[in-house]
Amino acid sequence: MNFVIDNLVGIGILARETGTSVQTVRYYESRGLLPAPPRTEGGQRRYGRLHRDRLAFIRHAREMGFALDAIGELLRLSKEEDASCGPVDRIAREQLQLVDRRIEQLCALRETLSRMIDRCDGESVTSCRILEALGPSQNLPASGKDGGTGA
Amino acid sequence: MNFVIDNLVGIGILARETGTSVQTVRYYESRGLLPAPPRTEGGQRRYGRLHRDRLAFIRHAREMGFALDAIGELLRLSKEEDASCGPVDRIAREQLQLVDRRIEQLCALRETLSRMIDRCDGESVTSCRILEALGPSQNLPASGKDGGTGA
DNA sequence: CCTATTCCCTATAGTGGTTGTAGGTTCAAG
DNA sequence: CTTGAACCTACAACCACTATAGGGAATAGG
Repeated sequence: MNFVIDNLVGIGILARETGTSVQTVRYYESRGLLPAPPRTEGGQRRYGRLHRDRLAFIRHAREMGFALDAIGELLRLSKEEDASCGPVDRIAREQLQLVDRRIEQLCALRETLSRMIDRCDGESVTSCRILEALGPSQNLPASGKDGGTGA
Repeated sequence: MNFVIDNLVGIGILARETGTSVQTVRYYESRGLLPAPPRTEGGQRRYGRLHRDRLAFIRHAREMGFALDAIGELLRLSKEEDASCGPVDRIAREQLQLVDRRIEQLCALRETLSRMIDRCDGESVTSCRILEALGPSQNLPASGKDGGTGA
């Protein structure tokens, strides 16, 4: 009864509206990112506009690749009324650097992978350039002495 | 005694030689990627050249971003003597596609993030463009019918 | 009021690829 | 024989979820 005056919704609707799964909403709550909402007498969560806004913020930030801890920090900072947004800026720039590094790594990797594939003629595994490229033969010393007793 | 005739090494040396951690070597064994090596009488693992080669293969493949399951598949395929390397090629191409998709996503993300940051003037959180961009205000439906009772 | 359906609850385990820990045993050098 | 490093197993933690089991709550229709 108490909550009908506000247009409160259940967790399923909230989740659908924000492109989240129900479990994830509860997970955010357990992580302290979303405040615990009021409950019905039966114990079910009821959410209002503020919760929706906050969850939407979290989802947007996740789409930007921010870690949950960073998002928590952003939310905290956004509530300090007179604070400068310097720290916010710093977190965002760190995230950008992270993304830049990952892109660079992936691009290098893509190059290597693509070259590997180009050289493969599709014949047999014994002559496969892909397996060859992955194999350890590149930087072995001399392999003359092999005691075959092994295994 | 049995293993001294071969130039077998302990797990620590193997790990160091291949740029792996000791735990990770054991983890690969538990995942079935590395065969269980012979042991000393005291129960310690002793590795030979074949193990080193195989582990080096795994590490190279991991550097290429292949998942452990895919690596297992590659290893399996590489042992089928007369097989064509078509499946190997397929796995590598799938990996390339995966990498391409990730690069694309990250680049798009980078754009958004970078634009966000550029617009931030470093003043106060109340006017911060970053927080604004992450906020939910962008795609609210019509806000005319909003029970404004909300806390 | 009863029932059926849908939603929701908690608690727990699993994902991928490691890393870290605790509490003990074995090895190699001196 | 003693020391210290390396090694052993088994288990928990990381991140951000996802999935499952075994129930209870809300709601629409009869």
